[in-house]
Amino acid sequence: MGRPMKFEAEAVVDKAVEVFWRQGFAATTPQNLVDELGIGKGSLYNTFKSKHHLFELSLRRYSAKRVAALTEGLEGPGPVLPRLREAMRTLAGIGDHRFGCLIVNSVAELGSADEGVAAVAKELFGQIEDAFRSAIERGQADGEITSRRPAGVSAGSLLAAVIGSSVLAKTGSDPADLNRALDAALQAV
Amino acid sequence: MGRPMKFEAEAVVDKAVEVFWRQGFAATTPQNLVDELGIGKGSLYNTFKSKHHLFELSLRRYSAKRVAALTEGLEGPGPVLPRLREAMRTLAGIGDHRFGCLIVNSVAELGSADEGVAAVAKELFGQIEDAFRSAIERGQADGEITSRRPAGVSAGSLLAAVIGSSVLAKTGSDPADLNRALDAALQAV
DNA sequence: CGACTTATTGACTTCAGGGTACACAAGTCT
DNA sequence: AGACTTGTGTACCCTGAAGTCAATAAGTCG
Repeated sequence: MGRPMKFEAEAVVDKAVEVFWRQGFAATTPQNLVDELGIGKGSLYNTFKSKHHLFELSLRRYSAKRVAALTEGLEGPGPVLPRLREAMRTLAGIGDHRFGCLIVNSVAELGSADEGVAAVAKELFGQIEDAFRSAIERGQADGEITSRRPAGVSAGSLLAAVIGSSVLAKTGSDPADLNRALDAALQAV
Repeated sequence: MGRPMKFEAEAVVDKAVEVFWRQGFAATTPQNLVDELGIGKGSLYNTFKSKHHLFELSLRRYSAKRVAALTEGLEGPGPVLPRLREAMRTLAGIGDHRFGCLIVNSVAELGSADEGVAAVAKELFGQIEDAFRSAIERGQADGEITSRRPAGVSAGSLLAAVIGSSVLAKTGSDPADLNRALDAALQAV
């Protein structure tokens, strides 16, 4: 009982993801959040405890969505290399908004000081790597991908390439160059 | 004429590099700088105009040092692949302090909002890529490296791998894994 | 309906970040 | 030496970030 909430917490977190993604953690003020989430400051702190806690929720939600989209994009029948290629481009966010990857940004901004952020980042990166690895293994089983290199090593290499490209995308690198770099990493698999 | 400065600006910027590297831009307060640089606030602002300006100076100084070390490490006679390998490990900062690369951190923290930071980052990345490319070209001329792939593409791919590894190093990834990922990128050249 | 519980609002508080001002120190020039 | 120029140190200022709180709204239960 008690008064019901006027908003859906999940939807608000989704909006918070946008804000943090665009501005980073430190540069986002409570007032920014109030304005963009459309809820009052009291509700904000009542529901989410602190700016930092909302930030962690945002990171987790972002991660969950990305992983879901990734695994969905990788599974399915047929050749796996085109799927990998497409997934990498999506993850690197090459054509997009130029905000890079929220997790990469966050780990770079706070990673060495904020244990929670580092943990979320490590988890997401691990999940991406796992998804890459199992896709590569399927490709190897089908004979589409050679087995000269262990799938785990290739997966780590692809992960690094994606993260690097995501950072480069923020500096305004030519998307065509980035795509070539990703393809180069993929060809080596 | 007038009173001479008590400190060397360059040495102070060197210390500022350390601080920003450790803490990032937003998390570094003027008081932090006063404490760690060993100069008063008046001198700080008199000499460096603003925190942001000192930050840019720090980025440029960091970049210059890194590029100098990189080109020095890559040139010289003999096989180029071991040099590239070593240079990549150094750039990624794998064993080190876990602060990653200052420029990567900065572009991730401020890149989409701060034009100056993005410019320094683009410049540094371009210089690293150039150094990689000319090293690869030398290797190709000597027959040490195949020419099946253009040197420019390989260089871009190595750059992305280095940046990605630098980010992963901040999350506490196993250095051995990162080295394997870098080697994988290098083998593809 | 009335008691009770929980959410919302937005004014208010606090405190630190980023910077300025000004008195003083340490030089140079003639 | 004295005027002048430029650094130094520090007390101070102001804005805005982060968060709290009391009054009020909106429900549920009996």
